Amino acid sequence: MTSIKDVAKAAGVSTATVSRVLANNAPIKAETRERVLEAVAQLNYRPNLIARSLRAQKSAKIGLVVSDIRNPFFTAIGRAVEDAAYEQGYSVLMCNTDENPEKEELYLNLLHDENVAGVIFSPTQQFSAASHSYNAKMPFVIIDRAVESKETDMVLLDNVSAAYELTTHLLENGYRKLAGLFGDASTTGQERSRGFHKALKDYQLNPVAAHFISPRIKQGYDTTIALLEGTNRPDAIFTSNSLLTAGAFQALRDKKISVPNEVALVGFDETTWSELVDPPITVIAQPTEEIGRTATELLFQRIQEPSRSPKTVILKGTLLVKGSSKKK
Amino acid sequence: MTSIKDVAKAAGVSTATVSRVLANNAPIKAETRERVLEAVAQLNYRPNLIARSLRAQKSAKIGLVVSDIRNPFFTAIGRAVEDAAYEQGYSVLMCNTDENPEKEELYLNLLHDENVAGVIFSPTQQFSAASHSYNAKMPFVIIDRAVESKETDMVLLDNVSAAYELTTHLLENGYRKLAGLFGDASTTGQERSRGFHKALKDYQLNPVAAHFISPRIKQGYDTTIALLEGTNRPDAIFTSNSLLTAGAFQALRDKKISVPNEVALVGFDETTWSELVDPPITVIAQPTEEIGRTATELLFQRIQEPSRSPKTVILKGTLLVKGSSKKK
DNA sequence: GGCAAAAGTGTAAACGATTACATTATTTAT
DNA sequence: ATAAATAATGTAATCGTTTACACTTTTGCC
Repeated sequence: MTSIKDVAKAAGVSTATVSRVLANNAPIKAETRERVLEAVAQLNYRPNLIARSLRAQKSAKIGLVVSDIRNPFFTAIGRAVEDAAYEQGYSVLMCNTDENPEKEELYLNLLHDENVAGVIFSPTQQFSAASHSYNAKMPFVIIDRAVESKETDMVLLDNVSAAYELTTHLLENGYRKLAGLFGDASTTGQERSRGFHKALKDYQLNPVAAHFISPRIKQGYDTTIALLEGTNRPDAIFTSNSLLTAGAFQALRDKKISVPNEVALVGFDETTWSELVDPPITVIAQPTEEIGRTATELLFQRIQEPSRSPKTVILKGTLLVKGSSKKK
Repeated sequence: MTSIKDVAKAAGVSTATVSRVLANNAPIKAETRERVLEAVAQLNYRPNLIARSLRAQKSAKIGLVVSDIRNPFFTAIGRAVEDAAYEQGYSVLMCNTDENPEKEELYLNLLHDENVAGVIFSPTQQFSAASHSYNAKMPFVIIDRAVESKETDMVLLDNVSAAYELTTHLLENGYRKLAGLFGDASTTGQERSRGFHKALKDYQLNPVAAHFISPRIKQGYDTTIALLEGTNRPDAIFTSNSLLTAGAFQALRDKKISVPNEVALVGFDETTWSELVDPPITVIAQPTEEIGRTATELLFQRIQEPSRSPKTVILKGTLLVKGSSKKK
């Protein structure tokens, strides 16, 4: 492998000069620079990033820690983060925690040991309490799920308002017997449940049901089946994430229930399928591209200026009204 | 930061001994080992992976290079790869090429410079020719798309057979005017087109149309609209990947065409939505979990034994017959 | 008991870059 | 013309490990 020494020799300069040309962090005579660059091209030299990282005590990598990249929300975030990082010459280490605090800790340690410049991170609930201890170790941006610590940069959705708006939409369209399915793995589910209840309260109603369940298609399916078979069948189902929405939709279809006439269905996240199904699903679309990009930018800012005072960016969701929530 | 020196001092041994205890690659007296481990725990020492990687000239990272992680096929692969890597203590660097050969080259170089142990890689067509030159640089496993070079490990689907089976299924169900939409970015599209044509030939039929287009929802939509508005309207549409399927499905719906009675629709890849829509889509399901896992295992084998003779694993797809391809 | 082999440990040289410090060459100001 | 300031470059230490080599101790065998 050709190293900086080879380049130095070929260009007739010291390794220091080569380094300075390449990192361009010092004045260099134009003629020398040219000679060095020539040698670099000639030898097809590529700096060893590991060595650079070791000596400079930093790297051009960031970590992305989410529960599961297969969740369309995180897929989109992941892509946006990767794009934003790429533009700055950074690459992204992808980590799936499966909502498992142990895996989460393992990955955070790993990222730390890998000397990543920073981490974009959607934490489990258990993590929240311990967040401050990690905070010191490396730059952090929390996405999607609030943590208690106020010392952390965050990019969040205004979940309460979004859920409130979505629920109100159901109520305005005449639905009265609402059931809510909320993911139990994150603070997101809790916040959305709060908006849900708040809207109902405005109408002086109680929910028919409100379940906190594991955010998986199967759980959404099972719970919906139970609701539909129960004595007090809801006329509208509110789901707090797209996996639950998918499960609920499947259950409604299998039970041959007409949506939205018998039962309405609403949820979060615009997915490929949410408008392909019949009827298309009314959802709160999250600005995933913007979340990912903002988080990455915030992270870069913190990397540059670690003592900068923390910023929380709260973005708004967009209500997309489709066929699943308006009686004909 | 506490380093190996601190541990050595605390345990009253040399750094070499500490290293040997931690990397477990030499005989150590039990008592010494214990003292070292105690010191490690005491100081909460974590080895610096960058330094290790520099000295040992290897790392516990692998690269995953695909066109777009948002494509459900690659999402699933990515997750499977990450899981398999995790089990071996490896982490995954995620790279999206957008079918852009320049981005592809940039990322491959980056991964090389990052000293990754190997790369799992779904190449663009342009890459195929140059593949051998990269082959020498680091261990490689190609997935999804064949390259010419026979010196590379590959994990592929038997695309010709799968497409043949899918097409034959349409023909057996009485469809005769078939149109094919194939992705133009990969060899996959070509192979699937071959299976498509082969099946038609067996029935002594010609396709109504066969288009190679950019693998995006929008192109699938536009092309399908054109087909439906054309003079020779097909009675069945074959799509070579899930994005084209989604586009075609949307077009059929917007044109209010009854599926499968007026026009059938079939495609590749089982997605969340493919069985949520009405009718559910008949597809060839790829064994994504197995592809990702096999690729990762192959990669580890090659990392361990670089001179091992290359292996190509060809997996079979599974035809899932749903409502979109059987006239009632 | 003696000798060879194996086990256990230490010393110091890598790995390939960056950078503090020293040094020399060139401007600039007077 | 000369001192002072600045630009340009080189020397060598450094980042935190692993590991070749050397050395000492223990074990096994006849």
